[in-house]
Amino acid sequence: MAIQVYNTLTRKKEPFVPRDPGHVSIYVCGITPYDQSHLGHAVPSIIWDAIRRFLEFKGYKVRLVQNFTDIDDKIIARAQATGEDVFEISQRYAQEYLDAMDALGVKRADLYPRVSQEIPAITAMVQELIKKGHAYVVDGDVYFDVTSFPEYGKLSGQQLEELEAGVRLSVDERKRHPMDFALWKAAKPGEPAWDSPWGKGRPGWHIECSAMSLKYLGNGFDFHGGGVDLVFPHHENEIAQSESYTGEPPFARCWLHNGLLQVKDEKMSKSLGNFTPLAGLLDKYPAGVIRLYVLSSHYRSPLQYSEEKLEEARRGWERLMDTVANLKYLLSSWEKAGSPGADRPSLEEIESPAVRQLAEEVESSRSKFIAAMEDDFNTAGATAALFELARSINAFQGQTANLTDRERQQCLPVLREAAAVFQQLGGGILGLIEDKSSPSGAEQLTEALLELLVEVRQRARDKKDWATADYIRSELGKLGVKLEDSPLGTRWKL
RNA sequence: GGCGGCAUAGCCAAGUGGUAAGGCGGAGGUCUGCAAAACCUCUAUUCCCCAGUUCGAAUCUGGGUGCCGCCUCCA
Repeated sequence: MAIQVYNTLTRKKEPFVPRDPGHVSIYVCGITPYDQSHLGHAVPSIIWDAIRRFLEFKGYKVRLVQNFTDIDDKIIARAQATGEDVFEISQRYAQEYLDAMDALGVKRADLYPRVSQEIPAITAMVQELIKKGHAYVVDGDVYFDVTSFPEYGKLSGQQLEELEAGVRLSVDERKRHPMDFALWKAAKPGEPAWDSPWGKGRPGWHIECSAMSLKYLGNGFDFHGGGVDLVFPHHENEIAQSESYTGEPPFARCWLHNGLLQVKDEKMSKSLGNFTPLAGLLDKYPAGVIRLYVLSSHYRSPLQYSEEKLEEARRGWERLMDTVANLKYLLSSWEKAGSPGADRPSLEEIESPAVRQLAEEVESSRSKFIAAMEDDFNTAGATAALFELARSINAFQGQTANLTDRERQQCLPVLREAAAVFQQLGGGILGLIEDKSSPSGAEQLTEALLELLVEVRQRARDKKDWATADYIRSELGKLGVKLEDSPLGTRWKL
Protein backbone atom coordinates (compact mmCIF):
# COMPACT_ATOMS: atom_id res chain seq x y z
CA MET A 1 0.00 0.00 0.00
CA ALA A 2 1.34 3.37 -0.95
CA ILE A 3 1.52 6.22 1.49
CA GLN A 4 -1.36 8.68 1.21
CA VAL A 5 -0.82 12.28 2.28
CA TYR A 6 -3.12 15.25 2.65
CA ASN A 7 -1.65 18.09 0.64
CA THR A 8 -2.70 21.59 1.68
CA LEU A 9 -2.04 22.75 -1.86
CA THR A 10 -4.63 20.44 -3.43
CA ARG A 11 -6.82 20.08 -0.31
CA LYS A 12 -7.03 16.37 -0.69
CA LYS A 13 -5.27 13.17 0.10
CA GLU A 14 -2.98 11.99 -2.62
CA PRO A 15 -0.53 9.13 -3.05
CA PHE A 16 2.96 10.07 -2.01
CA VAL A 17 5.41 9.88 -4.91
CA PRO A 18 8.91 11.03 -4.01
CA ARG A 19 10.88 13.25 -6.35
CA ASP A 20 13.77 10.81 -6.30
CA PRO A 21 12.84 7.16 -5.86
CA GLY A 22 13.88 5.90 -2.45
CA HIS A 23 14.66 9.38 -1.14
CA VAL A 24 12.52 11.83 0.78
CA SER A 25 13.45 15.48 1.21
CA ILE A 26 11.74 17.46 3.94
CA TYR A 27 11.87 21.10 4.96
CA VAL A 28 10.21 22.07 8.22
CA CYS A 29 9.90 25.69 9.24
CA GLY A 30 11.85 26.12 12.42
CA ILE A 31 11.70 28.60 15.22
CA THR A 32 12.79 32.13 15.82
CA PRO A 33 14.98 31.74 18.88
CA TYR A 34 14.26 34.88 20.88
CA ASP A 35 12.72 33.27 23.95
CA GLN A 36 12.16 29.94 25.65
CA SER A 37 10.80 27.13 23.51
CA HIS A 38 7.34 25.99 24.47
CA LEU A 39 5.20 22.95 23.99
CA GLY A 40 3.71 24.43 20.84
CA HIS A 41 7.11 24.23 19.20
CA ALA A 42 7.46 20.60 20.18
CA VAL A 43 4.29 19.64 18.34
CA PRO A 44 5.60 19.83 14.76
CA SER A 45 8.97 18.51 15.88
CA ILE A 46 7.43 15.41 17.42
CA ILE A 47 5.09 14.90 14.49
CA TRP A 48 7.83 15.24 11.91
CA ASP A 49 10.07 13.03 13.97
CA ALA A 50 7.46 10.28 13.84
CA ILE A 51 6.90 10.83 10.11
CA ARG A 52 10.59 10.76 9.46
CA ARG A 53 11.13 7.60 11.50
CA PHE A 54 8.23 5.94 9.71
CA LEU A 55 9.59 6.86 6.28
CA GLU A 56 12.94 5.46 7.32
CA PHE A 57 11.20 2.32 8.52
CA LYS A 58 9.64 2.09 5.07
CA GLY A 59 13.12 2.11 3.63
CA TYR A 60 13.41 5.70 2.44
CA LYS A 61 16.56 7.67 2.82
CA VAL A 62 15.33 10.84 4.50
CA ARG A 63 16.96 14.25 4.39
CA LEU A 64 15.38 16.69 6.81
CA VAL A 65 16.25 20.36 7.02
CA GLN A 66 14.95 22.75 9.64
CA ASN A 67 15.97 26.37 9.83
CA PHE A 68 16.61 28.82 12.64
CA THR A 69 15.50 32.37 11.95
CA ASP A 70 18.33 33.89 13.89
CA ILE A 71 17.79 37.45 12.78
CA ASP A 72 14.44 39.18 12.93
CA ASP A 73 12.50 42.02 14.51
CA LYS A 74 11.77 40.17 17.73
CA ILE A 75 15.33 39.17 18.37
CA ILE A 76 16.48 42.69 17.68
CA ALA A 77 13.83 44.06 20.02
CA ARG A 78 14.92 41.63 22.69
CA ALA A 79 18.56 42.57 22.23
CA GLN A 80 17.77 46.26 22.48
CA ALA A 81 15.77 45.66 25.64
CA THR A 82 18.42 43.59 27.40
CA GLY A 83 21.55 45.08 25.91
CA GLU A 84 22.65 41.63 24.89
CA ASP A 85 24.07 40.80 21.49
CA VAL A 86 21.53 39.66 18.91
CA PHE A 87 23.43 36.52 18.03
CA GLU A 88 24.17 35.61 21.62
CA ILE A 89 20.43 35.60 22.21
CA SER A 90 19.57 33.54 19.15
CA GLN A 91 22.47 31.20 19.76
CA ARG A 92 21.40 30.56 23.34
CA TYR A 93 17.74 29.93 22.60
CA ALA A 94 18.55 27.81 19.57
CA GLN A 95 20.71 25.65 21.79
CA GLU A 96 17.92 25.42 24.37
CA TYR A 97 15.58 24.31 21.64
CA LEU A 98 17.98 21.62 20.48
CA ASP A 99 18.50 20.43 24.05
CA ALA A 100 14.75 20.16 24.50
CA MET A 101 14.43 18.20 21.26
CA ASP A 102 17.14 15.82 22.41
CA ALA A 103 15.30 15.34 25.68
CA LEU A 104 12.11 14.62 23.74
CA GLY A 105 13.89 11.95 21.75
CA VAL A 106 13.49 13.91 18.53
CA LYS A 107 16.12 12.81 16.08
CA ARG A 108 18.27 15.69 14.91
CA ALA A 109 17.58 17.15 11.50
CA ASP A 110 20.31 16.60 8.96
CA LEU A 111 20.89 20.31 8.84
CA TYR A 112 19.86 23.38 10.82
CA PRO A 113 20.75 26.31 8.56
CA ARG A 114 20.68 29.80 10.04
CA VAL A 115 19.69 32.91 8.16
CA SER A 116 22.74 34.82 9.29
CA GLN A 117 24.96 32.22 7.62
CA GLU A 118 23.05 32.23 4.34
CA ILE A 119 23.13 35.86 3.30
CA PRO A 120 24.91 35.28 -0.04
CA ALA A 121 22.30 32.74 -1.15
CA ILE A 122 19.54 35.12 -0.11
CA THR A 123 20.92 38.21 -1.84
CA ALA A 124 21.58 36.18 -4.99
CA MET A 125 17.98 35.04 -5.02
CA VAL A 126 16.66 38.56 -4.44
CA GLN A 127 18.83 39.86 -7.24
CA GLU A 128 17.50 37.27 -9.61
CA LEU A 129 13.92 38.12 -8.65
CA ILE A 130 14.56 41.77 -9.42
CA LYS A 131 16.16 40.83 -12.70
CA LYS A 132 13.16 38.74 -13.66
CA GLY A 133 10.83 41.60 -12.86
CA HIS A 134 9.25 40.01 -9.79
CA ALA A 135 10.68 42.47 -7.31
CA TYR A 136 11.47 46.14 -7.04
CA VAL A 137 13.71 48.35 -4.95
CA VAL A 138 12.45 51.28 -2.87
CA ASP A 139 14.87 53.25 -0.69
CA GLY A 140 17.05 50.25 0.05
CA ASP A 141 14.08 47.94 0.68
CA VAL A 142 13.22 45.25 -1.83
CA TYR A 143 9.63 44.12 -2.28
CA PHE A 144 8.16 41.16 -4.06
CA ASP A 145 5.53 42.18 -6.59
CA VAL A 146 2.61 39.83 -5.93
CA THR A 147 0.84 40.80 -9.13
CA SER A 148 3.79 39.38 -11.07
CA PHE A 149 2.84 35.90 -9.87
CA PRO A 150 -0.60 35.06 -11.27
CA GLU A 151 -1.01 32.05 -9.04
CA TYR A 152 -0.62 34.07 -5.87
CA GLY A 153 -3.09 32.68 -3.34
CA LYS A 154 -3.12 29.10 -4.58
CA LEU A 155 -1.96 27.61 -1.30
CA SER A 156 -4.26 29.50 1.04
CA GLY A 157 -7.20 29.87 -1.35
CA GLN A 158 -7.06 33.63 -1.01
CA GLN A 159 -7.93 36.08 -3.74
CA LEU A 160 -5.69 39.10 -4.05
CA GLU A 161 -8.68 41.42 -4.27
CA GLU A 162 -10.20 40.00 -1.10
CA LEU A 163 -6.92 40.24 0.73
CA GLU A 164 -6.64 43.83 -0.25
CA ALA A 165 -10.07 44.53 1.18
CA GLY A 166 -9.15 42.86 4.43
CA VAL A 167 -5.86 44.61 5.06
CA ARG A 168 -5.89 45.63 8.67
CA LEU A 169 -2.77 47.66 8.95
CA SER A 170 -1.98 50.92 7.32
CA VAL A 171 -0.30 50.12 4.08
CA ASP A 172 3.17 51.33 3.29
CA GLU A 173 2.56 53.86 0.53
CA ARG A 174 5.76 52.92 -1.25
CA LYS A 175 4.49 49.44 -2.04
CA ARG A 176 2.87 48.90 -5.40
CA HIS A 177 0.33 46.49 -4.00
CA PRO A 178 -0.70 46.22 -0.35
CA MET A 179 0.20 42.52 -0.31
CA ASP A 180 3.71 43.03 -1.62
CA PHE A 181 6.13 41.76 0.99
CA ALA A 182 9.69 42.59 1.90
CA LEU A 183 12.47 40.44 0.51
CA TRP A 184 15.12 42.73 1.92
CA LYS A 185 14.85 45.37 4.62
CA ALA A 186 17.12 48.39 4.70
CA ALA A 187 19.05 48.62 7.95
CA LYS A 188 17.95 50.95 10.69
CA PRO A 189 20.65 52.41 12.92
CA GLY A 190 22.01 49.95 15.46
CA GLU A 191 20.63 46.85 13.75
CA PRO A 192 22.76 44.01 12.47
CA ALA A 193 23.16 44.48 8.73
CA TRP A 194 24.87 42.99 5.73
CA ASP A 195 26.08 44.60 2.55
CA SER A 196 23.93 44.16 -0.49
CA PRO A 197 23.48 45.69 -3.93
CA TRP A 198 20.69 47.80 -2.34
CA GLY A 199 22.73 49.02 0.59
CA LYS A 200 23.10 47.68 4.10
CA GLY A 201 20.19 45.63 5.33
CA ARG A 202 18.85 42.21 6.27
CA PRO A 203 16.59 39.58 4.74
CA GLY A 204 12.83 39.70 5.03
CA TRP A 205 11.19 36.81 6.80
CA HIS A 206 9.89 34.75 3.92
CA ILE A 207 12.89 34.72 1.62
CA GLU A 208 15.13 32.77 3.97
CA CYS A 209 13.10 29.57 3.84
CA SER A 210 13.01 29.69 0.05
CA ALA A 211 16.71 30.32 -0.27
CA MET A 212 17.71 27.67 2.25
CA SER A 213 15.33 24.95 1.14
CA LEU A 214 16.30 25.43 -2.51
CA LYS A 215 19.96 25.45 -1.59
CA TYR A 216 19.91 22.34 0.57
CA LEU A 217 17.09 20.29 -0.92
CA GLY A 218 16.85 21.56 -4.47
CA ASN A 219 13.78 22.58 -6.41
CA GLY A 220 10.70 20.41 -6.12
CA PHE A 221 11.58 18.74 -2.82
CA ASP A 222 9.03 16.40 -1.28
CA PHE A 223 7.56 17.84 1.90
CA HIS A 224 7.30 21.31 3.28
CA GLY A 225 5.87 21.45 6.75
CA GLY A 226 4.93 23.78 9.54
CA GLY A 227 1.99 24.91 11.63
CA VAL A 228 -1.27 25.93 9.92
CA ASP A 229 -0.64 29.46 11.08
CA LEU A 230 2.14 29.62 8.51
CA VAL A 231 -0.03 28.86 5.50
CA PHE A 232 -0.67 32.51 4.95
CA PRO A 233 1.27 34.59 4.35
CA HIS A 234 4.53 32.77 4.99
CA HIS A 235 4.14 29.69 2.84
CA GLU A 236 2.09 31.50 0.21
CA ASN A 237 4.94 33.97 -0.15
CA GLU A 238 7.52 31.21 -0.25
CA ILE A 239 5.74 29.64 -3.18
CA ALA A 240 5.40 32.96 -4.99
CA GLN A 241 9.03 33.93 -4.71
CA SER A 242 10.45 30.43 -5.21
CA GLU A 243 8.42 29.55 -8.26
CA SER A 244 9.03 32.99 -9.73
CA TYR A 245 12.71 32.45 -9.12
CA THR A 246 13.06 28.92 -10.51
CA GLY A 247 10.36 29.21 -13.14
CA GLU A 248 9.80 25.52 -12.53
CA PRO A 249 6.92 24.71 -10.24
CA PRO A 250 6.32 23.07 -7.92
CA PHE A 251 8.67 24.50 -5.35
CA ALA A 252 7.60 21.78 -2.93
CA ARG A 253 5.54 18.76 -3.96
CA CYS A 254 3.46 18.40 -0.85
CA TRP A 255 2.56 20.82 1.92
CA LEU A 256 1.75 19.45 5.35
CA HIS A 257 0.37 21.63 8.09
CA ASN A 258 -0.12 20.59 11.66
CA GLY A 259 -2.92 21.81 13.91
CA LEU A 260 -2.04 24.21 16.67
CA LEU A 261 -1.72 23.59 20.34
CA GLN A 262 -4.44 25.46 22.15
CA VAL A 263 -4.83 26.59 25.70
CA LYS A 264 -8.39 27.27 26.76
CA ASP A 265 -9.45 27.53 23.11
CA GLU A 266 -6.70 29.91 22.18
CA LYS A 267 -3.50 28.94 20.47
CA MET A 268 -0.43 28.68 22.61
CA SER A 269 2.02 31.31 21.53
CA LYS A 270 4.71 33.51 22.81
CA SER A 271 2.87 36.64 21.82
CA LEU A 272 -0.23 35.62 23.78
CA GLY A 273 1.91 34.82 26.79
CA ASN A 274 0.05 31.59 27.51
CA PHE A 275 2.88 29.21 26.80
CA THR A 276 4.23 26.27 28.75
CA PRO A 277 8.02 26.21 28.50
CA LEU A 278 9.41 22.89 27.45
CA ALA A 279 12.22 22.96 29.94
CA GLY A 280 9.91 22.81 32.96
CA LEU A 281 7.58 20.33 31.35
CA LEU A 282 10.38 17.88 30.69
CA ASP A 283 11.20 17.85 34.39
CA LYS A 284 7.65 16.77 35.16
CA TYR A 285 6.91 14.35 32.36
CA PRO A 286 8.98 11.69 30.65
CA ALA A 287 9.50 12.34 26.96
CA GLY A 288 7.33 9.33 26.10
CA VAL A 289 4.35 10.88 27.88
CA ILE A 290 4.63 14.14 25.98
CA ARG A 291 5.07 12.25 22.73
CA LEU A 292 2.06 10.05 23.40
CA TYR A 293 0.00 13.12 24.22
CA VAL A 294 0.93 14.70 20.89
CA LEU A 295 0.78 11.57 18.77
CA SER A 296 -2.50 10.24 20.09
CA SER A 297 -4.39 12.68 17.93
CA HIS A 298 -4.03 13.32 14.23
CA TYR A 299 -1.41 15.87 13.25
CA ARG A 300 -3.90 18.09 11.45
CA SER A 301 -6.28 18.39 14.41
CA PRO A 302 -5.85 21.14 16.92
CA LEU A 303 -4.60 19.89 20.26
CA GLN A 304 -5.96 21.10 23.57
CA TYR A 305 -3.39 21.52 26.25
CA SER A 306 -4.00 20.85 29.92
CA GLU A 307 -2.19 19.12 32.74
CA GLU A 308 -5.03 16.60 33.02
CA LYS A 309 -4.49 15.53 29.44
CA LEU A 310 -0.83 14.95 30.15
CA GLU A 311 -1.74 12.96 33.25
CA GLU A 312 -4.04 10.79 31.14
CA ALA A 313 -1.23 10.29 28.68
CA ARG A 314 1.04 9.35 31.54
CA ARG A 315 -1.25 6.53 32.65
CA GLY A 316 -1.52 5.16 29.16
CA TRP A 317 2.20 5.44 28.66
CA GLU A 318 2.84 3.59 31.91
CA ARG A 319 0.79 0.71 30.64
CA LEU A 320 2.94 0.53 27.54
CA MET A 321 6.07 0.64 29.65
CA ASP A 322 4.69 -2.09 31.91
CA THR A 323 4.17 -4.22 28.85
CA VAL A 324 7.79 -3.79 27.90
CA ALA A 325 8.80 -4.74 31.42
CA ASN A 326 6.48 -7.76 31.32
CA LEU A 327 8.03 -8.94 28.11
CA LYS A 328 11.53 -8.45 29.31
CA TYR A 329 10.82 -10.29 32.53
CA LEU A 330 9.13 -13.18 30.83
CA LEU A 331 11.81 -13.53 28.20
CA SER A 332 14.68 -13.45 30.62
CA SER A 333 13.11 -15.93 33.02
CA TRP A 334 12.41 -18.37 30.20
CA GLU A 335 15.82 -17.94 28.72
CA LYS A 336 17.31 -18.59 32.14
CA ALA A 337 15.18 -21.69 32.43
CA GLY A 338 16.98 -22.92 29.36
CA SER A 339 14.15 -23.06 26.86
CA PRO A 340 15.81 -23.58 23.52
CA GLY A 341 15.75 -20.64 21.19
CA ALA A 342 14.32 -22.30 18.14
CA ASP A 343 13.39 -20.49 14.94
CA ARG A 344 9.99 -18.91 14.91
CA PRO A 345 7.60 -21.60 13.75
CA SER A 346 5.09 -20.84 11.05
CA LEU A 347 1.52 -20.26 12.19
CA GLU A 348 0.47 -23.74 11.09
CA GLU A 349 3.23 -25.32 13.11
CA ILE A 350 2.14 -23.73 16.37
CA GLU A 351 0.15 -26.21 18.40
CA SER A 352 -0.84 -24.15 21.38
CA PRO A 353 -3.93 -22.01 20.69
CA ALA A 354 -2.68 -19.34 23.08
CA VAL A 355 0.66 -19.06 21.33
CA ARG A 356 -0.92 -19.09 17.91
CA GLN A 357 -3.31 -16.36 18.96
CA LEU A 358 -0.43 -14.23 20.15
CA ALA A 359 1.41 -14.73 16.87
CA GLU A 360 -1.70 -13.77 14.93
CA GLU A 361 -2.39 -10.72 17.03
CA VAL A 362 1.18 -9.50 16.74
CA GLU A 363 0.87 -9.66 12.98
CA SER A 364 -2.53 -8.02 12.85
CA SER A 365 -1.53 -5.15 15.16
CA ARG A 366 1.57 -4.63 13.13
CA SER A 367 -0.31 -4.34 9.88
CA LYS A 368 -2.96 -2.10 11.43
CA PHE A 369 -0.22 0.14 12.72
CA ILE A 370 1.48 0.38 9.35
CA ALA A 371 -1.79 0.92 7.49
CA ALA A 372 -2.65 3.79 9.85
CA MET A 373 0.72 5.45 9.35
CA GLU A 374 0.47 5.02 5.60
CA ASP A 375 -2.87 6.79 5.69
CA ASP A 376 -1.73 10.38 6.12
CA PHE A 377 0.53 9.53 9.06
CA ASN A 378 -2.39 8.69 11.29
CA THR A 379 -0.50 8.37 14.54
CA ALA A 380 -3.76 8.17 16.49
CA GLY A 381 -4.71 5.00 14.66
CA ALA A 382 -1.18 3.72 15.06
CA THR A 383 -1.18 4.22 18.82
CA ALA A 384 -4.50 2.39 18.99
CA ALA A 385 -2.86 -0.57 17.27
CA LEU A 386 0.01 -0.37 19.72
CA PHE A 387 -2.35 -0.49 22.68
CA GLU A 388 -4.07 -3.49 21.16
CA LEU A 389 -0.73 -5.20 20.87
CA ALA A 390 0.04 -4.37 24.49
CA ARG A 391 -3.20 -5.99 25.56
CA SER A 392 -2.51 -9.10 23.49
CA ILE A 393 0.90 -9.47 25.05
CA ASN A 394 -0.31 -8.90 28.59
CA ALA A 395 -3.23 -11.24 28.12
CA PHE A 396 -0.93 -13.91 26.79
CA GLN A 397 1.32 -13.50 29.76
CA GLY A 398 -1.54 -14.42 32.04
CA GLN A 399 -1.82 -17.77 30.29
CA THR A 400 1.82 -18.74 30.31
CA ALA A 401 1.63 -20.60 33.63
CA ASN A 402 -0.30 -23.52 32.14
CA LEU A 403 1.80 -24.02 29.05
CA THR A 404 3.52 -27.35 28.55
CA ASP A 405 7.26 -27.54 27.96
CA ARG A 406 6.74 -28.20 24.30
CA GLU A 407 4.44 -25.21 23.98
CA ARG A 408 7.01 -23.05 25.65
CA GLN A 409 9.56 -24.21 23.20
CA GLN A 410 7.44 -22.89 20.38
CA CYS A 411 6.49 -19.86 22.34
CA LEU A 412 9.88 -18.33 22.94
CA PRO A 413 10.55 -17.23 19.37
CA VAL A 414 7.00 -15.92 19.07
CA LEU A 415 7.47 -13.96 22.24
CA ARG A 416 10.78 -12.62 21.02
CA GLU A 417 9.08 -11.47 17.88
CA ALA A 418 6.30 -9.82 19.86
CA ALA A 419 8.92 -7.95 21.85
CA ALA A 420 10.76 -6.91 18.71
CA VAL A 421 7.59 -5.67 17.01
CA PHE A 422 6.44 -3.80 20.09
CA GLN A 423 9.81 -2.13 20.38
CA GLN A 424 9.94 -1.31 16.70
CA LEU A 425 6.49 0.26 16.49
CA GLY A 426 6.30 1.90 19.89
CA GLY A 427 9.97 2.72 20.22
CA GLY A 428 11.58 2.87 16.82
CA ILE A 429 8.76 4.65 15.01
CA LEU A 430 6.74 6.56 17.59
CA GLY A 431 9.57 6.98 20.07
CA LEU A 432 7.29 6.31 23.02
CA ILE A 433 9.28 3.50 24.53
CA GLU A 434 12.71 4.28 25.77
CA ASP A 435 15.32 1.75 24.93
CA LYS A 436 17.81 1.67 27.75
CA SER A 437 20.19 -0.63 26.00
CA SER A 438 23.26 0.46 27.90
CA PRO A 439 22.58 1.35 31.51
CA SER A 440 25.26 3.33 33.28
CA GLY A 441 27.38 1.82 36.05
CA ALA A 442 25.31 3.54 38.71
CA GLU A 443 22.13 2.20 37.16
CA GLN A 444 23.54 -1.30 37.11
CA LEU A 445 24.40 -1.03 40.79
CA THR A 446 20.94 0.28 41.59
CA GLU A 447 19.41 -2.62 39.75
CA ALA A 448 21.58 -5.13 41.57
CA LEU A 449 20.74 -3.63 44.95
CA LEU A 450 17.05 -3.65 44.18
CA GLU A 451 17.22 -7.26 43.06
CA LEU A 452 18.85 -8.04 46.37
CA LEU A 453 16.15 -6.30 48.38
CA VAL A 454 13.47 -8.05 46.37
CA GLU A 455 15.18 -11.36 47.08
CA VAL A 456 15.40 -10.64 50.83
CA ARG A 457 11.74 -9.70 50.83
CA GLN A 458 10.85 -12.87 48.96
CA ARG A 459 12.54 -14.92 51.68
CA ALA A 460 10.45 -13.11 54.26
CA ARG A 461 7.34 -13.79 52.21
CA ASP A 462 8.23 -17.47 51.94
CA LYS A 463 8.18 -17.54 55.74
CA LYS A 464 4.93 -15.61 55.71
CA ASP A 465 6.70 -12.80 57.48
CA TRP A 466 4.32 -10.22 56.05
CA ALA A 467 5.48 -7.50 58.41
CA THR A 468 9.03 -7.54 57.02
CA ALA A 469 7.82 -7.91 53.46
CA ASP A 470 5.43 -5.00 53.76
CA TYR A 471 8.03 -2.91 55.52
CA ILE A 472 10.46 -3.31 52.63
CA ARG A 473 7.75 -2.54 50.12
CA SER A 474 6.53 0.56 51.90
CA GLU A 475 10.01 1.92 52.60
CA LEU A 476 11.00 1.43 48.99
CA GLY A 477 7.77 3.13 48.05
CA LYS A 478 8.89 6.18 49.99
CA LEU A 479 12.06 6.19 47.90
CA GLY A 480 9.99 6.09 44.74
CA VAL A 481 10.39 2.41 43.96
CA LYS A 482 7.18 0.51 43.40
CA LEU A 483 7.09 -3.24 44.02
CA GLU A 484 4.52 -5.43 42.36
CA ASP A 485 4.05 -9.11 43.14
CA SER A 486 2.83 -11.31 40.37
CA PRO A 487 2.59 -15.05 39.85
CA LEU A 488 5.81 -14.72 37.86
CA GLY A 489 7.65 -13.05 40.69
CA THR A 490 8.16 -9.60 42.08
CA ARG A 491 8.87 -6.69 39.80
CA TRP A 492 10.09 -3.26 40.70
CA LYS A 493 9.84 0.01 38.90
CA LEU A 494 11.14 3.46 39.57
C1' G B 1 -15.88 41.21 5.55
C1' G B 2 -12.73 37.21 2.93
C1' C B 3 -10.14 32.37 3.20
C1' G B 4 -9.34 27.65 5.59
C1' G B 5 -10.47 23.99 9.23
C1' C B 6 -13.23 21.48 13.09
C1' A B 7 -17.98 19.45 15.63
C1' U B 8 -18.04 11.36 17.41
C1' A B 9 -19.53 8.59 24.96
C1' G B 10 -18.13 11.73 31.40
C1' C B 11 -13.22 13.37 29.04
C1' C B 12 -9.50 12.59 24.93
C1' A B 13 -9.69 10.53 20.07
C1' A B 14 -9.68 7.24 15.15
C1' G B 15 -13.05 6.23 11.48
C1' U B 16 -15.01 9.47 4.02
C1' G B 17 -21.05 4.96 1.76
C1' G B 18 -22.23 -1.07 4.65
C1' U B 19 -23.96 -0.81 10.24
C1' A B 20 -19.25 3.10 15.82
C1' A B 21 -11.06 1.62 16.77
C1' G B 22 -8.13 2.94 20.83
C1' G B 23 -6.89 5.69 25.44
C1' C B 24 -8.32 7.93 30.23
C1' G B 25 -12.18 7.68 33.81
C1' G B 26 -16.31 4.67 35.96
C1' A B 27 -18.98 -0.26 37.42
C1' G B 28 -18.54 -5.50 38.19
C1' G B 29 -15.32 -9.84 38.09
C1' U B 30 -10.61 -13.14 37.88
C1' C B 31 -5.80 -13.50 40.11
C1' U B 32 -3.61 -12.33 45.05
C1' G B 33 -1.33 -12.94 52.29
C1' C B 34 -2.34 -7.70 51.57
C1' A B 35 -1.35 -3.91 47.98
C1' A B 36 -0.44 -2.94 43.04
C1' A B 37 -0.33 -4.39 38.16
C1' A B 38 -2.44 -7.27 34.49
C1' C B 39 -6.55 -9.65 32.25
C1' C B 40 -12.08 -10.40 31.37
C1' U B 41 -17.13 -8.16 31.05
C1' C B 42 -20.05 -3.75 30.89
C1' U B 43 -19.91 1.74 29.97
C1' A B 44 -22.43 6.04 22.18
C1' U B 45 -29.02 2.09 18.90
C1' U B 46 -25.69 6.51 17.70
C1' C B 47 -21.82 10.48 15.48
C1' C B 48 -24.03 19.47 16.53
C1' C B 49 -29.18 20.59 14.15
C1' C B 50 -32.58 20.42 9.78
C1' A B 51 -33.63 18.80 4.88
C1' G B 52 -32.00 15.83 0.64
C1' U B 53 -29.35 11.74 -2.37
C1' U B 54 -29.11 6.29 -1.59
C1' C B 55 -31.35 -0.35 -0.64
C1' G B 56 -28.04 1.73 3.04
C1' A B 57 -24.97 8.06 5.57
C1' A B 58 -20.92 9.60 11.32
C1' U B 59 -19.26 9.31 6.30
C1' C B 60 -22.06 12.43 0.12
C1' U B 61 -25.18 17.23 -1.12
C1' G B 62 -27.73 21.80 0.47
C1' G B 63 -29.03 25.01 4.56
C1' G B 64 -28.30 26.32 9.69
C1' U B 65 -25.65 26.62 14.62
C1' G B 66 -21.23 26.69 17.53
C1' C B 67 -15.88 26.75 18.00
C1' C B 68 -10.82 27.47 16.14
C1' G B 69 -6.96 29.33 12.85
C1' C B 70 -5.31 32.86 9.08
C1' C B 71 -5.84 37.76 6.59
C1' U B 72 -0.15 41.58 11.50
C1' C B 73 5.04 38.40 14.24
C1' C B 74 3.87 33.16 15.19
C1' A B 75 5.24 26.00 14.93
